[in-house]
Amino acid sequence: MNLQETLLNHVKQAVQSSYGVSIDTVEFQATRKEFAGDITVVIFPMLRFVKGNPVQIGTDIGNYLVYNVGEVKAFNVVKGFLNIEIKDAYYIQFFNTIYTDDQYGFVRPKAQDKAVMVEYSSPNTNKPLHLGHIRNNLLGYSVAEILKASGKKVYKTQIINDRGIHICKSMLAWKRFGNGETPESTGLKGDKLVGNYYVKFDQEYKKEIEILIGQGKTEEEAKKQAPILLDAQNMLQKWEAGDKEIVALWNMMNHWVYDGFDITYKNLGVDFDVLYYESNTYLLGKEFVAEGLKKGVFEKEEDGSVWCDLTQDGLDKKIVQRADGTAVYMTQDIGTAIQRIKDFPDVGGMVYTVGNEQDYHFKVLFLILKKLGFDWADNLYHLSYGMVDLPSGKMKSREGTVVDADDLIDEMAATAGEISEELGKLDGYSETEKQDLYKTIGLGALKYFILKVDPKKRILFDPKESIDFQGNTGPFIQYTYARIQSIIRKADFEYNITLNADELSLHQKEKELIKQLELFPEVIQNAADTHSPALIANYTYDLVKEFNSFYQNVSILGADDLNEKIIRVQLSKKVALTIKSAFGLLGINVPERM
RNA sequence: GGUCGCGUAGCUCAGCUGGAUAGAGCAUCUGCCUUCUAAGCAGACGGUCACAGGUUCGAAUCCUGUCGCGAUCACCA
Repeated sequence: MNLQETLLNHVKQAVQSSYGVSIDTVEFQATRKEFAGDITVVIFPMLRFVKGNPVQIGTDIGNYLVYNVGEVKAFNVVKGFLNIEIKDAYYIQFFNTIYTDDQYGFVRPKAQDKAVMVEYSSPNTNKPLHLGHIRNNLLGYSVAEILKASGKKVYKTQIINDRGIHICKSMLAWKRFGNGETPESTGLKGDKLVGNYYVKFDQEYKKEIEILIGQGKTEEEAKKQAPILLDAQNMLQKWEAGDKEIVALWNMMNHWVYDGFDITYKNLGVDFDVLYYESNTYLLGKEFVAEGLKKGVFEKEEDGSVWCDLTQDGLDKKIVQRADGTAVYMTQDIGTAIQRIKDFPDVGGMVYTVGNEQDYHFKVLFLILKKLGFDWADNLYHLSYGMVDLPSGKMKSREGTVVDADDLIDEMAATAGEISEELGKLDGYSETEKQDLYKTIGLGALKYFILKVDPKKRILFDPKESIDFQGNTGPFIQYTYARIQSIIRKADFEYNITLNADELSLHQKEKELIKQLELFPEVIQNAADTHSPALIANYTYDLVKEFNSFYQNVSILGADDLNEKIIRVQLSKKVALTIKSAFGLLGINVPERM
């Protein structure tokens, strides 16, 4: 039983014995720093059941606790708040139990529990990844890791949108203007090369529209009749018909893109357990459209198109199959979801990391899957996140106003390098070690910058204002970790000794640190429940602020008393391990020096 | 227009399952490196929690309305 549960029981007993009333909940909160005490009981909610003066009630409960609970040292009552002071012995004993647990805060998955599949990234294969994809990847990866830490079995996956008109546009432009260019011949990353032709297509398309408008067409007509667009549509039809030449080109160019993506994923430090390709799954949904028709979930219009009527649920009618029998986005998402459960029968739920522009789509998708009768449809979650916008507005690949993922990662590392060079603390590091470190710090700054923000809020990114390396940032936290490593390297005495609670008393800063460490497990659970890496980021920042205050205000290796030295080194080490664990959940590495 | 989300210090964000005087960082200003890494610490300055009602002993937090910003309402994905 943890301390709060013990207190809860005794507060209930206190109220029972003093007032003869039974209450079922007690509101606890951490005592504010300006008051003496560690844990506070809020008396006000009890006034509904217990008649009397809150100060008197608080005093009665406080007296009862001091007398009956060994951990309680003293109390004071301010207005309706009962502030309870806990004995150092409790915190020392608690710290002893977590000190040697290097999985502290993490819960191991239970064999009988269902797994969760987390989908993220899922790019189109016609252009390179940009800052928006970075947010998606970081969120998805982090939520997957957090779910694992909270005790779930997790599969990471993505659906690769490898077919459709978008890739045909790049293919057509490459065929027409590419002169046989390849990643090898140009030295370009494959995704960059293909992306260039996507832009090229758009430029040509716009030129043709201008010409048609000059010939007297309306803009709308011109957009539909531009020859290059008709050619792209024709190419898509040939692809769907299995035209050998087109399919070969499609294969070649997609693989250029995959090779490019792999490099970006590796640099970002994200990974996947299983991949799904739209070209493999887009037909699967149709089977279930037929099944839905049989069950009466869907209905067929006269023209042959199939719809799901969701007006009873407060939504619209939604198309699930075109009149010509081809699949739409919704169709393939139905098929993909079902395929995943077939492939991984232990999966009981899924998380879709997709931008909030698709909120409606997922609402509909989940509802349709439920109507089709899948029990796991109740465990689907759309991890909806806000867009990353520039001061000029939305990022547009075709207009070249995107912050390229690879470029940004490189720039962050370069900035980290400049700062490190200036500070000059890396004597003895080889050039490779330095480059690795710069990458760790640069990525740390970038990842923390994005993940510390509540996922559902949109992020405004100004390329002209560089991401900070001071204050509430990744490097600040990494720096604290590196400092602790330095202390541990210098601690040339045996400190892995379990101290008895009566062998020392705690400095206020030490107690605050233990209290902060105590929160870690519930922060993980909370972050998992709410799918929010931001909670982990903010917790880590609070822990680190607390540690830096401790570090700057007390001497660790210079403590007078040996027991003091031991507990301080142990605390430092535990804080470092917790930073490492927490940052691991965010996909951020920590350095030994910086 | 309907639906959904957001609005907290000059800027970027916490706090939102209702609790004490609304917290951090950046920026501006003061101090602190002969002592464990100053990417740090200690402090100052900075608020109509968009606005108006309501519920409550108590509202940044819950409810309603208004305003502002964004997204979405395709036989696109």
